[in-house]
Amino acid sequence: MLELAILGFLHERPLHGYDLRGRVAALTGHVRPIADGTLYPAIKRMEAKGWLERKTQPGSAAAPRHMLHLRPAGEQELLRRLREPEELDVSDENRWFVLLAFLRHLRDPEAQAGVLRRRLAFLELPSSFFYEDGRPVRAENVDDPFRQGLLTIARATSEAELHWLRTTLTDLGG
Amino acid sequence: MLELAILGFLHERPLHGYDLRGRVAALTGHVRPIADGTLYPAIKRMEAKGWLERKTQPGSAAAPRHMLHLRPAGEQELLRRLREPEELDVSDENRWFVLLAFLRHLRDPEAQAGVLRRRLAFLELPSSFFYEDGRPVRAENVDDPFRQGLLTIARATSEAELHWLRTTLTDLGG
DNA sequence: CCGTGATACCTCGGAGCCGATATATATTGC
DNA sequence: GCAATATATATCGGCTCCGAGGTATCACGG
Repeated sequence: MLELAILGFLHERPLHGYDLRGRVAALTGHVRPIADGTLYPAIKRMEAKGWLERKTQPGSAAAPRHMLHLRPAGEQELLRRLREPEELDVSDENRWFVLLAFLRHLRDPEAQAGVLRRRLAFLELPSSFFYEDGRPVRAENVDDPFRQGLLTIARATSEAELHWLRTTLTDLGG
Repeated sequence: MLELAILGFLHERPLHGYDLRGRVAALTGHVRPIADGTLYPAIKRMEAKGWLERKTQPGSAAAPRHMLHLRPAGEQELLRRLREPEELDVSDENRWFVLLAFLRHLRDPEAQAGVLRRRLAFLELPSSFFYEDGRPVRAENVDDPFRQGLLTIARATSEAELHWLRTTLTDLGG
């Protein structure tokens, strides 16, 4: 998730780590900002894979800045991840949101529509039930008010997204 | 997250690992079911902490079942986690959903209301903006349609939950 | 002059989870 | 009779992430 965000931001312009830190936090919005112990190792990892290049700029600020540039292999990786995402999965909304935030980098509208269609397929999948007091209970028949709330919220989310997906797909000519 | 679910389920009745596996998957609904390599180590961990006790039942099924019983320390841990949750954080919806699914185990309505109030406080926090082409842009002024979609979905979710929280708090007499 | 906070980077240990792999029996369908 | 599927448990390596800690410099207010 973090790697996708880094690739996306660096596709727009070279940045240094501390700047990335703020942008990633802003991107994920309310989400807890990523820790330094997450960010800097990620940068190192991605450098080692040849996706990033570091160009040190002395002076300017308090500490020396290591400007990070996206290398061609990094751009390829970004486009690959946007095209063939493993982040469509409903299990982690944040992953999908980060993907969505950078989907425009996939210039081709048809490719973009393809991603949305695959997300749609995931969302249109079943179906929920609970185990209440040991027996499976259909969502409609759930007794507990807190679980009813859970379902209400989940449904509202899913409906909002389905609606958006369908209208956007129409706009894209999909 | 998994630990909370296990504690919650075992608070209802003793279960064996394979059963838990199915229930956790059903609980989180559409979410990718947890891997065996996640579940069984978690059980071991929780046993070691004294929260769980294993009672082997030979015979019945194909393989011998290890029935898991919640020990008093486990119940205390469950109630503690429900009362003083670290899962209110908006960053991981699943954590919050799992908490909600077991909030009824905290019998006291005032304690339940307290949890909802704290969640409310998190949701009512700011405020989102993006970095678009290098500059911070307020959510209202975001240009990219995919990011607009992201905001639409996030807002719908948050509004649905806020509405539910407020009406439920009224019901609870909070 | 000193403390605080922002800027800027880094490392280490540990937690939690995943995928792959292994093992073995019972049931169901062909 | 045999293959697939369900039941049931477990381990291993690897990955991402977090929290805590460490190192500097610079700007600003008291």
